[in-house]
Amino acid sequence: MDKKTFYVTTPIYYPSDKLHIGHSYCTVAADTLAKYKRLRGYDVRFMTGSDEHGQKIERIATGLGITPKEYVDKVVAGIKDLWASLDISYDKFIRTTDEDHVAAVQKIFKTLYDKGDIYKSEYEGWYCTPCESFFTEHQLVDGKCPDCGRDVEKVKEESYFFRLSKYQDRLIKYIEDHPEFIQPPSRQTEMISNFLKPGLEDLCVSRTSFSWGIPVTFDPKHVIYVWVDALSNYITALGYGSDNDELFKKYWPADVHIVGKEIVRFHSIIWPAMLMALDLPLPKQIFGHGWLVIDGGKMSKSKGNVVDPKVLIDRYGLDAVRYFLLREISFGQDGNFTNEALIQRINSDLANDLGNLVSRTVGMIDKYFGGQLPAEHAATEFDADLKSVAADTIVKFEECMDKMLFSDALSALWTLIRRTNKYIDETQPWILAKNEEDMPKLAGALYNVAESIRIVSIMLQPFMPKCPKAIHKQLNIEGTELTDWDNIRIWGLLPKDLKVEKGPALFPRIDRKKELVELEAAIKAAQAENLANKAKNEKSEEKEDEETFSEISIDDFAKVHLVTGEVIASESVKGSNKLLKNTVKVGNEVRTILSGIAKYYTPEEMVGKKVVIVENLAPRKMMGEMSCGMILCAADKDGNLSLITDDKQFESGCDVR
RNA sequence: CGCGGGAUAGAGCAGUUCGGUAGCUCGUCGGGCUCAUAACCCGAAGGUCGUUGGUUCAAAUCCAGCUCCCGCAACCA
Repeated sequence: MDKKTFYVTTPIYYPSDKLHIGHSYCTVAADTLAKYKRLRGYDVRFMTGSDEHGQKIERIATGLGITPKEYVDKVVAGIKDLWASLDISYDKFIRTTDEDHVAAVQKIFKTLYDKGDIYKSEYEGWYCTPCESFFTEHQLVDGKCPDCGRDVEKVKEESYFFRLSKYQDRLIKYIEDHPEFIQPPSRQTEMISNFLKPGLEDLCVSRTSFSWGIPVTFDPKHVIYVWVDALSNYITALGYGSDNDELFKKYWPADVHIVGKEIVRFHSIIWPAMLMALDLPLPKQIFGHGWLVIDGGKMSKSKGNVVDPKVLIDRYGLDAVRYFLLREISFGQDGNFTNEALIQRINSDLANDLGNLVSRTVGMIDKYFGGQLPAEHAATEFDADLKSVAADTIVKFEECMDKMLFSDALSALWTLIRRTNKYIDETQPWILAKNEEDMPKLAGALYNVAESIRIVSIMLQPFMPKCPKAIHKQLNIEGTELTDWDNIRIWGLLPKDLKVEKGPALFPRIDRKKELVELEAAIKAAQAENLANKAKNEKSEEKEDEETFSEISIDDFAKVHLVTGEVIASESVKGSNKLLKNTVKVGNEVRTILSGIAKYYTPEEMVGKKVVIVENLAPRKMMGEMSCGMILCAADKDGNLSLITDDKQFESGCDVR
């Protein structure tokens, strides 16, 4: 009997920069789903990869003086390294520079062209000469280049177009007939009302303005633009368009494409239209997950607030990072990423609830029975409820996993963990241990706890690569069929004379306060390093590395209200090694200003200083404190700071002009 | 009127499809226990569910308007 197949994909990531925690989030989710399905007996194909062509890559590489291929090889090695450190179990890592992918894409392009679904026309747009970039009408900002703000000129570029508009009605019908196709449902509304109903335009699928891409075989000055190149990876990776399409026959259509919410559109409109044009079945589901946001805002390189997953894995291990990502945030919705929440999850859920449960259980079997239970067990009045909670948990867990509600699945699992902790309190093994005649009861109770832990550990396997194994080792069932999903519903499979082996703490507790400070520093250091690398790249892209300022009028200057103030108190800010919290007297008013000068001034030095402040700067929250205004400093080229002060020591509150 | 999402206890969220006692985690306070990683277990306080109006016996949930926040607008997970 052939096993049922399950094909799951992540997007293929664009290696123009290091991947951040958001990419890890998506990939960890897909990996967890893949592992779960394998555990449930499916023949799983899990694919991820990288989308390596395009102008941006070409530019970065040129700037660095290497070929695009050399550049992407390096970045891709880093990506694979990251996936290894997160134990991502992909069956295939496709690169759009792979030879077979290139050949297959060329074939697909030609097929569509021969069918008449791709035709040659002109792409009208706006060109910014200094930036060497094309923009559409929509992309322009006030009619100027969105990158540099300079004037653009109207140009026409010869291009191939895909007849996307032709498939509009079929798409709408398909999406309406298949409510499970786009998940979560809110995304479906968005696609229909935002894009399909207003009408689709034909899609430009080739470029002549850069050359780092797959050439159009019958018109080599064109390279195939991202749509056909990148989206078709989901089938070329299975051998579609090659001599051997066995995998394609076996696994297509995909069961689910897991994507970020910002690319749901491409996957639910452009990609299905392409498949329709190729007369291929559509994927069963597009799942658009939410974003990890930081302080309520999007994570982005320009904001400099990206979190490097490596830093977190190094500090807390991959189990904790994977757990946090899938537990903290409802899949499909945006969710906050904060250091506090991460540490709290590790401490309460992993160390206190789970780690401590295993530790106290094994510890008691060790202490009361020298590490091996006697075979004679007696029941307690609390057994039935524990078993019924375990049974309910398995049902709930399966339901949630099938709907990709990872957070809910884990939440259900933790109710069993907490119930098991409670069972220990109810049965009070330390009391039973005092009476010789209670030994069978004691053995029975500890056995039930161990059995519950075994069941928990089975469900944990898709989420955590390491911890379940460590538990199995302590229970002496590593690699046995007792850890199989088939045996999750059968209570009592552990040997009656269970032998345990004490192990190290699964998740050591973290000193929250101390760790917050250190983690913050580590993340900042990684961000600084990234920024420095980025600056290096940009410099090599021949952009000016000195800030330049355009001329302003006196009116512009008048918008900034500068006044003198006197620092009347100053203290360091808890958890920050940069900030000082200053109380500044400005005339009759007193305000709080946080300033990043702790490295250059002690709070004592600050008091009494006459400083210049920006009075009308919008208040801003930093490290949980509101800061109203800004203290001006001179900064030398190494970033050392020196306060701007009032030479004649006037009363505070004077205008500065 | 470009489109979508969000607003629920001090914090972070679930619940809204299909109206029926407002729930979870953390935090706070009180208690229990001592096997364990200062852990675990029990209890309590804390919410007019953003706002105004409507439908209804009954609205966090349905309908209409408004306010604020976030995102998207042709490849940032």
